[in-house]
Amino acid sequence: MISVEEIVNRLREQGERLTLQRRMVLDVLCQEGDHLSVHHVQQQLAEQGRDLTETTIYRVLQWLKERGIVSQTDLGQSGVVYQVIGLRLHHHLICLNCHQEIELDDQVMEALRALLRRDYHFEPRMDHMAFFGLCQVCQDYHSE
Amino acid sequence: MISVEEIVNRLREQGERLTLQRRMVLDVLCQEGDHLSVHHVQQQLAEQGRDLTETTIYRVLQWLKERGIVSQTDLGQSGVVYQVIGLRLHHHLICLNCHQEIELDDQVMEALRALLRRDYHFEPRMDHMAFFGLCQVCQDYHSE
DNA sequence: CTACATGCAAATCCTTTGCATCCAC
DNA sequence: GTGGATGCAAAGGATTTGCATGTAG
Repeated sequence: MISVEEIVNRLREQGERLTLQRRMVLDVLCQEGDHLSVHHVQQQLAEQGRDLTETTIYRVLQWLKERGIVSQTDLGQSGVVYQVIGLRLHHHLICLNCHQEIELDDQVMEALRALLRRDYHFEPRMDHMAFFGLCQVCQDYHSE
Repeated sequence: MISVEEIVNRLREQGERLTLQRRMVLDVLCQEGDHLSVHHVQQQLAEQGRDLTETTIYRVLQWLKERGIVSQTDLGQSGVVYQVIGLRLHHHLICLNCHQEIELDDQVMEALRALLRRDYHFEPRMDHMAFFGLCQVCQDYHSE
C-alpha cells in the first residue's frame, strides 16, 4: 500500500519542492485511487473546500508523471485518467462497440515486459494500459 | 499486400456507400501507408489537386476505423495517426524522455493476443500499438 | 427519389502559455 | 532572498456539430 507520506518523502529525498497544491493533488489521488480525470480531481478537492485551478492540476499531474509517481491513461470514450502507480495495479480491455470496460490483472503484462526488456533493451512503463477490441457479446453480435 | 480495389470491393459487398471522397482517402492511405495524420492526408490530396475538408477526412477515417479497415494510434508527441490494417503490420516503442520511436515487430503481440482471447474471450484490435517507456540510452542517463 | 454524405462555419473540449504574484527552501 | 510554482485570463489545437446542399444507389 502506498501513502501520501511515503510519496512525499520519496520526492523530498530527490530534492523536489513540495507545495501545498502538490500535496492536495496527491491526497486526492491516494484517497480515490482509481481513474481520476483532471476534472474529477478538481471536483473532489472542491467538495473538501479546497480549490485548485485546472491549470495547476494539469501541471502537478504532468510533474508527477515525469517522476514516475502517476500513470496517465487514455480510456477512449471515458477520457484521460491518472492513477498512482502501484496502487491497485491493473489494466483494461475496452469494447469498441459497447464501451464495456473489463478489468485485467497486471500479471498478463509480465511476458511482454520481459520481452521488451530482453530483446529491445526498453524499460516499459505500462502501469495502466487500455487495450481496445470487441467483447464476447459484441463479437457474437457482429458475426450474425 | 492490400489494394484500394480490394478494400472497396469488401465494403461494397457489405452494402456500404462508396463516395468519391472515401476513395480519395483510401487512395492516400494505401499509397503512403505509414502514419498518416488527418492533416497529412489533406496535404497529400492537395498536392494532387484534390481538395477535401478536414471535417470529411475525420468522418471518413472514423468510418473506416469502425469497419476495421484502418487503425488509429496516438503516438504521443507525434499525434494521432491512421494506417490501413494489414499493410506493413508493426508497433512502436516510444521513449518518454528523448521521444525516439523504435519499431516493433507484430510477432511480439501474439502471446498477449492469444491470452486475451483465451482467458477473457476478448477479440483484441491491437493493429498498431504504441508502448511508452525509456530507451536504453535514457535509462542509463536517468540512473546516473 | 431518398437516405445518407459532404462542405462550411461555428462551437466545444481539452490543454497549454504568458505574465504578474506568491511561497518553499 | 530567489528560483521555481501558482492563478488568472487568454490562446491554441484538435475534433465535433448544425444545417443547407449534393449525390450514390
